[in-house]
Amino acid sequence: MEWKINDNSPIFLQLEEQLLTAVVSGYFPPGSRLPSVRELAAEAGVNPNTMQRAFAGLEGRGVILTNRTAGRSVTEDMEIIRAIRREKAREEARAFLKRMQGLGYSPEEVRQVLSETEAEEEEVWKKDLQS
Amino acid sequence: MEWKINDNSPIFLQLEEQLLTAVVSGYFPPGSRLPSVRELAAEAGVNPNTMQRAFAGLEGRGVILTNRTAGRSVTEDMEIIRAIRREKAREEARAFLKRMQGLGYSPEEVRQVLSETEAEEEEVWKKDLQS
DNA sequence: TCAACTGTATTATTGACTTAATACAAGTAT
DNA sequence: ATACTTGTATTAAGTCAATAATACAGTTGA
Repeated sequence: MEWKINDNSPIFLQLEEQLLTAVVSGYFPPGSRLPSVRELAAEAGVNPNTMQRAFAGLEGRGVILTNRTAGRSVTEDMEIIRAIRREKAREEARAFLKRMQGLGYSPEEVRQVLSETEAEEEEVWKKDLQS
Repeated sequence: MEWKINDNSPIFLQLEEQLLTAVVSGYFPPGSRLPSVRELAAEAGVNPNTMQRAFAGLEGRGVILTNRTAGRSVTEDMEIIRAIRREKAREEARAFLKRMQGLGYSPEEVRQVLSETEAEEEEVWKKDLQS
């Protein structure tokens, strides 16, 4: 997968975020086996310890199952995945609205800015969805 | 003003962000004098050096004028302020759409989640706008 | 069976952010 | 005029993320 890392926040948090997104978006299908820590670390260009820490942060959510010495896999429970997808979407929406509110935007203005921006990105979006 | 600081990103970046928002939203009116670095630092509960660094990052944008030994003030040029407000809103919108796209949401689904979330936060929003 | 790979753990080192404690030159206010 | 406040700079110390280099026990595959 493609990793995007900037230095405005701890790398392990960004990895955690992107791993969860990868599962929830179906990039890593339910039940599938995940690449090893070392492999993912090499792919992302980070130290294995850092990737390891990202997984440690992902524990307890139930999305990913760890088999001590036989790698990791994505849960087959679609219910869990769907729930987290919805939860993350809500978080994003709430954070976005809060920021726009902080800038002094009314709900109507938000809708307008959003549809303008959406129009700009439209081609890319459509292409990504069908792939 | 109210400061909200978490440890997921460098404090000076968060201060920078919030200062810009405060100006752009009109909390610090155009032409008004800003509190001193020391005062703002105390208010935010951070070291003066950290607040100083936040201002350093804000230089060159033209929003804030520094008068070497007589404090800082907000520009009176509303055009600059409006431009930055728009720019920041666009950035937020673009980032939001990208994240939602990453979760596998279609533009229609995004609109739906957004209006649901908006409904939840509505009372708070209205109250804040009129104050 | 045995080499290769898995997750996991440990130790040391580097670098960035943050705090703390000052210091100084220049403008402000009483 | 003089004390106070301003932005700015410097030095030292502490914290923590990240890298690097290993190591080990258990599973997988040829």
